[in-house]
Amino acid sequence: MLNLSTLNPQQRMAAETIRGPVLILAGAGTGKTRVITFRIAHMIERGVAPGSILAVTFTNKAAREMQERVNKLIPRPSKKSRDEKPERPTLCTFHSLCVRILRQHIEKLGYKKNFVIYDQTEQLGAIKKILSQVSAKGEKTDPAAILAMLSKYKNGGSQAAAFADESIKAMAEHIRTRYESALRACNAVDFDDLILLTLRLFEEHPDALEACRNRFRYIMVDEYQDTNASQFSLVHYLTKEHRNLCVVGDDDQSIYGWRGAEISNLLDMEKHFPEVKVVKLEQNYRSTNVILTAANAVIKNNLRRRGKQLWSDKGQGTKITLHTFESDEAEAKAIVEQIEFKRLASRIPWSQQAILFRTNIQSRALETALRQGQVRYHLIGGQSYFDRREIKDFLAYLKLFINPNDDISLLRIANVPARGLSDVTMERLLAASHERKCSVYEAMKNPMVTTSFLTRTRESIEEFVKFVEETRAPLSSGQSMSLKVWAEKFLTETGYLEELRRSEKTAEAADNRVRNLKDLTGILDEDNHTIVAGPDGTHQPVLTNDPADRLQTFLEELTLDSERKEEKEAQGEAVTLITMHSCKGLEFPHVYIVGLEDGLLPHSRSKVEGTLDEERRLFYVAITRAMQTLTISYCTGRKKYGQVMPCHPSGFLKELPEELVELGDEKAKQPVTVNTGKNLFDAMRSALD
DNA sequence: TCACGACTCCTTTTT
DNA sequence: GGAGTCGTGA
Repeated sequence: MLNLSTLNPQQRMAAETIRGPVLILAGAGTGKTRVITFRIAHMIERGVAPGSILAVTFTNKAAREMQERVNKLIPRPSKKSRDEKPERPTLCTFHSLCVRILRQHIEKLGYKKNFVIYDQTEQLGAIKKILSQVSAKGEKTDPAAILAMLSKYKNGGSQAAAFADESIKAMAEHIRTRYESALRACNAVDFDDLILLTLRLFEEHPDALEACRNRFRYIMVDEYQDTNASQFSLVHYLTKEHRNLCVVGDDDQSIYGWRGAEISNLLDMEKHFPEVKVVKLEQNYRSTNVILTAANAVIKNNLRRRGKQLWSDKGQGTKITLHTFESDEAEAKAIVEQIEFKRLASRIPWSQQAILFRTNIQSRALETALRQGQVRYHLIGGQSYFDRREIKDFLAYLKLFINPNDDISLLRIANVPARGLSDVTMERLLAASHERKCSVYEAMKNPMVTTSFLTRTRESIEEFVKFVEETRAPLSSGQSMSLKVWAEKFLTETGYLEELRRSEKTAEAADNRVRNLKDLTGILDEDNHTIVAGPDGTHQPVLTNDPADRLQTFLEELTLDSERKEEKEAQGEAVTLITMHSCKGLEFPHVYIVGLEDGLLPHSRSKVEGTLDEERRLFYVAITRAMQTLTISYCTGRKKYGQVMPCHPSGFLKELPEELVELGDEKAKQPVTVNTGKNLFDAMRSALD
């Protein structure tokens, strides 16, 4: 029996309001997840069919956490009745929800069922390819800028393309159709397409929409301030009729505007749902009042917001410590010393300490210092594992075997290892594929195309085609097989492993790369752990023996949930290194925020783009991660492009109430009087002005 | 056709 | 400081 009396009155109100639109304004650390999970459990207890509940989150991590917590609250369905559909609520991300829907219906939209999902690297690859054909030789356009622009167009945000460079804008528009048809030709979709195609499906095939509406009769959306225009439409399609929509969010924690998130989706909730019931959660269960007061003081400087005051009964707590260093290396070294001091003197383990920074590059100095100090750490996000060359290559091979018409994957590995298919050859094949409006692979198979090549090259092409055919044959044989054995076989036979070893300077580096690959092949045959039901109501949708199916599911999960593997390693005693963006939703007893410098924390680009308030929210998010102590620091010099550049303290520091801050350097050196500290603080403030 | 070395440009945040 | 590109020599 669910005990709702463990919730505070506001939380309880939020959990008990089941029907109609609800807006839960949940400040940082106010027990949001608890409310959502209790609400789901409460609905089920009140007789709502579990299968008709859908909760959408932004990250897979959040979805998993919620899944676990819901599972603890509701009784597991008995295993004995196999025929009976073991219905469970659906908890997943927007993107995985759409993949599930599309997996069933995408053929209606003219795609083949074995579609692949392109991640950012592959999108960039596609854009680079088009750019090289379209633009003149000397001309250089930043593919990343184009991609950002295309994504904005696609998601139709309110200020799509505002502030953008004119030439980029023009180029993006120019390339747009070509990019779309390129993906289409590869039978590939990108992240944005997953949402957009689902929308198109709903528009063009009302029966599919009807089926989803009937299935998901109670919908919750977490981190609603992060939804973009297309996600908003998706939600509205599903809830327009029954209006059982509960959104949870915090306007003060909206930090994804650059990705098209519309904070107005949350701010203007009443406009779309006039009858909405609003519940505010303001009691914080995480931090001391020093931390909360500081956070409140900072965020107060933002204008367009729903007001909110966090408070807690955790007492005042210790003051925030502020340090100044002359370089980023000195900063890193000092932070490591403090971490070790806390561990040895106060028995605070590494796992209770986290270092937060604005940009991923900042992690480098920190990592170096941590390694030197022999402190175990765990770096979250960034571009680590899945951006490694060997991993990308391997995934490209897998994608190609599933779908040989995937040009991007094919071009990536055609000559890796070298097999006589040079760039020139591939360029010509690419051109031929354009002429014939077919994929590169089809062009390679076409004798009309290949006869125009030199005999040697032609043989290389034919050999490659043969290799692809033979390797992918067992996938569609319908017989069960070990994907691990299969993958390791082709990696060895193509000479890929050998090539990988040879291309590294040291044996260690080579072993590392090979080990990375083995890690990945090692989980190819692992059962898929998804416990979430598919849109059709089937439980555990993809536990088949068909190797092609298993491979596709494997790839989908990796593309949509790249953190998953890393998370498994995350456990254990280690300091957390994380960006301010990815720390949202997490908490740590002891937090260090580094690099509070002008140009880094309000990032220099935010001035151009006019997004200072979003930078402030980012700072707010970072502060509110801390439970007990908060240490912040800035440097007067920082290495950029290999040389030290001068830098100045962030303007946000002035927004911290001075009575909550003490200067760290002083404390360490000599017994301070209130006055010396005060003087130093004054000096710092005048330096800021 | 391929491997290696010089040279350039850059660096926000991510499902 | 380093990843990716370009040009050269074998």
